[in-house]
Amino acid sequence: MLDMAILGLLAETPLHGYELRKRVVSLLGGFRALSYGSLYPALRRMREQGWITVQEPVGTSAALPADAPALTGKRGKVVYALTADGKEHFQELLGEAGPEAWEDERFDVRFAFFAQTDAELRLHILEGRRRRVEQRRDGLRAALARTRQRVDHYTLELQQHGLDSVDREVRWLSELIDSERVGQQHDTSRTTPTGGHSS
Amino acid sequence: MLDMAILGLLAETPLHGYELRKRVVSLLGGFRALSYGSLYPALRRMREQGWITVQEPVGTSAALPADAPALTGKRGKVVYALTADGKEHFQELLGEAGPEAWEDERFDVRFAFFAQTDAELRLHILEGRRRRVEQRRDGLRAALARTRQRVDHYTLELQQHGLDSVDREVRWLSELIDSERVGQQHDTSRTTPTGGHSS
DNA sequence: GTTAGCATGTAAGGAGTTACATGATTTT
DNA sequence: AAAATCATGTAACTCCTTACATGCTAAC
Repeated sequence: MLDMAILGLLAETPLHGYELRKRVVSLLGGFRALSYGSLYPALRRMREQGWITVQEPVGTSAALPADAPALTGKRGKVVYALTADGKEHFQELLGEAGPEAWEDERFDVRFAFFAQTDAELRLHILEGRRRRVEQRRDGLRAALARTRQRVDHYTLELQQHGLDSVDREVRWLSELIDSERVGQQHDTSRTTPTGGHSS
Repeated sequence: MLDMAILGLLAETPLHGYELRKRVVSLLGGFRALSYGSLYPALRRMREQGWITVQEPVGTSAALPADAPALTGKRGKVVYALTADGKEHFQELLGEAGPEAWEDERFDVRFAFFAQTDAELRLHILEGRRRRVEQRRDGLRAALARTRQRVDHYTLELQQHGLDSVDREVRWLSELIDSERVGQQHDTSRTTPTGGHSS
């Protein structure tokens, strides 16, 4: 999840950790908070894997050996950039078609990078996501039908609001799927429709 | 989170683990899945804390010492019930007024047991939750105003859908707050309005 | 009589958080 | 020159999941 967000953002432009964190949060609409305690270890791990590199830290003139962290002395901004391996790995992640792609935690991140995703795969993921949400909707409907009258006002209100939310999400996904299909009709190739859908 | 859900459900009626799990999931509308690997250790911990007890396991006739788990021999359903300490602890949890109460993970559970919550506290939590969601909405609006035109179709669509969702939640909360205030007008005492709000 | 679903649990590990520790830069 | 905010990182911990291991019970 976090890996994909980081790689995707660094694919646009190199960034330092602090800025990267703000962009990850903003990318997902502020729903997940993301602390430094999870960001920095992730960056370290990805550096060790060779997916990202550290560019010349601003504020230190000495050339750093790759794994000597600037523990003492003047620290500057540590700017991270994608390596060739990192780009490749990001493309691999974008190409994964497994059913995890439409689970709650992953879908938003995948969707955020849809512009770089194959058109056919986009449709596949949107349809999988819709099935997933429809399934939840049906479960919720059944639960409501079962418990209606037997539970208190607040439980009912909570379940009803939940049902309304998933209903809305299904409609949203259906609209997206329709507009994807229209996009594919007169364009059988797998490039992105860069056009500017107004409203 | 889990503790409150378990205590609240066991406060209604004793249950065995398997059934308890289904009810926790249903209570929250199936948004969180809850695995046995988190349920059973929680039950064990709560038993050690003295909040719950194990009722006569069906299928074993021998009287069990309190901490001898039926590791061998025939296992029956292990039915858990709230102790006096457990009831007290649940009441304590219900009475907590901290700002964690309106964070995402906790709010739903708290809300599910609103019928047992003090009316004043209900209002307090609903208002806190609304402030929290409004704050997110404003952040999202600002992000949208900032990035509009600069980001791709899909990112925009994701942020717009997120904004619509938080907008809906704010309206929902506002309606609940209004109806709570109406309920309090002609009832200054802090008991629950057991009446049947129709529609 | 075998499959499906009910039922209970443990061990290992994933994915994050909070709290801490430190220092640089910008604003007031 | 003090305060705010930018910036980087670690250690300990929380809360949950997956995978495993086991056995009972109803239905086909």
